[in-house]
Amino acid sequence: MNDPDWNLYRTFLGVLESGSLSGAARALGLTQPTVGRHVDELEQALGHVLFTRSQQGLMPTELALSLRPYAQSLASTAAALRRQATGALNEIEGTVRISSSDVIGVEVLPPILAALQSEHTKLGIELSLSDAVEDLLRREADIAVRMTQPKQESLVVRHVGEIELGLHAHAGYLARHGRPVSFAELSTHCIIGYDRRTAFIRAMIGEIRKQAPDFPDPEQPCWSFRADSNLAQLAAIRAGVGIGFCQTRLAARDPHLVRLFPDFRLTLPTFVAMHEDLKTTPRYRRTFDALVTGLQDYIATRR
Amino acid sequence: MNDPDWNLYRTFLGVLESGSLSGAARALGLTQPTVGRHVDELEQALGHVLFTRSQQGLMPTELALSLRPYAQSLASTAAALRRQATGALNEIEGTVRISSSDVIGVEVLPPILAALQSEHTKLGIELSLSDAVEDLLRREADIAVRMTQPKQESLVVRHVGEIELGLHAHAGYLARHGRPVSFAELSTHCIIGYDRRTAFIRAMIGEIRKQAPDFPDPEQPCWSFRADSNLAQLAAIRAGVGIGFCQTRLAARDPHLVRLFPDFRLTLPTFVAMHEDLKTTPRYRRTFDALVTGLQDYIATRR
DNA sequence: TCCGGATCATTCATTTTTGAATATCATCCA
DNA sequence: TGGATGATATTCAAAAATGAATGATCCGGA
Repeated sequence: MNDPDWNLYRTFLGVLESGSLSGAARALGLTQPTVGRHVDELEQALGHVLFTRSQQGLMPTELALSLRPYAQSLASTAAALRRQATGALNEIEGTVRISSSDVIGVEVLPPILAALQSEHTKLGIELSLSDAVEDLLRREADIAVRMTQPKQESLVVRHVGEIELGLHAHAGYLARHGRPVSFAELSTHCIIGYDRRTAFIRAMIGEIRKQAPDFPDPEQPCWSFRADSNLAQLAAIRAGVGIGFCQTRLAARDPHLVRLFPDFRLTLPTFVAMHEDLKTTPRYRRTFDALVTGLQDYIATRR
Repeated sequence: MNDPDWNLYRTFLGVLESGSLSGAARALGLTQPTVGRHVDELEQALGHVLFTRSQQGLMPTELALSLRPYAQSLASTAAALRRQATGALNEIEGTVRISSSDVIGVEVLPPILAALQSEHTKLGIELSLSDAVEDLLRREADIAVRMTQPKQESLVVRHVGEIELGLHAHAGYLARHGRPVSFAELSTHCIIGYDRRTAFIRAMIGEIRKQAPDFPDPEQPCWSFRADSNLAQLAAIRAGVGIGFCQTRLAARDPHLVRLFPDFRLTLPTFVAMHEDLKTTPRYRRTFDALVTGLQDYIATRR
């Protein structure tokens, strides 16, 4: 039993992601008969049915679904290889892929990266917004900005400081609804919070209750605007939907945002991490350093 | 610029590993012209030279070497995918790849795995002897037996106990050289030890000096037989080369091995770990459980 | 009910990829 | 020095993969 053609894995992943032969063909720049043949061939090679065919698309079997993470890993590694192969090895050129949380990626990194790119015009940046800690090991990104300390041995990790979060609201919202002076009063306000309860969120809520025992319970109806994305929460605060947490440095940039209970704060430790392998290659090294100093500047900025 | 054919990566890796087009062709079941064309094609697609051709083989460029880990990751992921695809998903059949240290793999696991396989005749086992902690994330193995606690979030880890190491020698050796009764006396004996100094070894030597301050310094000439492989050390002890550390449970199996300084011991915490993704698939689950109970039995066995 | 739009399957000519054979060069050893 | 060996490069016919075209089927909306 020979190793099947590695391309079969690529088209397999395409079919899995698009849900149909024709869709995968469009996405991969092939034709539908070719994609169909690839699937047949892979099924033959593996000795199992991967999809149940129907005229409105293909239904992946349980086995096919279980193979998906492997195929994705192949795809991201192949992409990482190509990134590494772009540009000369010892120059600061080619592409670097960065993963960060959404707010940091949208609000904080662009100026840092813009400065870096204006210095190194041949440097390409890919920015992927995600919080998955495993990204770096799966080579889905070269460098990651994270709020939890990565613990893998093979990573270079740098702690850049603590990002401060505080309760904020738009001045217009406060004009309409009044400014709360006690945490208990918050129960008459609209609080912007999380949709799902992850371990991280639960820990954060615990921290809140420690500092502010009167803080309204997340079950109460005043937590009325919920979004998983911190970015959506930030937009909601800016739009005057209600009161929510956001980074104090970010809020300080917007003259209409008012900080409530200035002594009440949460802090997020912030790290920049990359694969150890990459530290000898100038473009990764330079980008890593730029992120570290850029984030340190961001954190250290006083109003 | 399109994604190059993923097969090119496979032949690229083959060329890197064999050092020549013809060698890679033999290894991959292709012909030399095909391999050569694949390399050309990949170079064209990446826009860089990967090998400097010569008539006695190919010299990889620095860039090619830097791409090697990516290509290896592709290969091991492809292999893991195929492993996952062998056998029916919900039966205990197909292949499971286990990584363990050499001594455990050679001396302890075989009976455990043999019992497992006699119960599940369609289950295939691959055993890879290696200590690299990252194996599981790179999918080079499905399950690992390790002496340090893996800390990755996405792993299922089980502590199975502490393996005890003690100083041992063959009865014949002691008959020839006498039996030492104090640690200081060891300096007139042949001590079997490590070749290189890793962080782990240094920690172990520190632990030794704590319990036995008189223990000869590794720099002294009495540490005369050195091997990186614990297996080679064990073989040396069994062959009567000198005095060395080995697992007390293993030594107890051989009536000719004598334990010296029975109160003097080192312990190695032992863990079984696997990817979280795999725990719902019966064959991995079953193998994991068999390893856990098998190792617990091994550790708990009294002479 | 019928038709447009989507799917997968099949066929066949075309393109691409492959391998066998061969040429050429370097190295090692008697 | 000459010959065996092992390497890459080149050539050309055979084999394999591909895509365009077509057919068949299902779904949903007018």
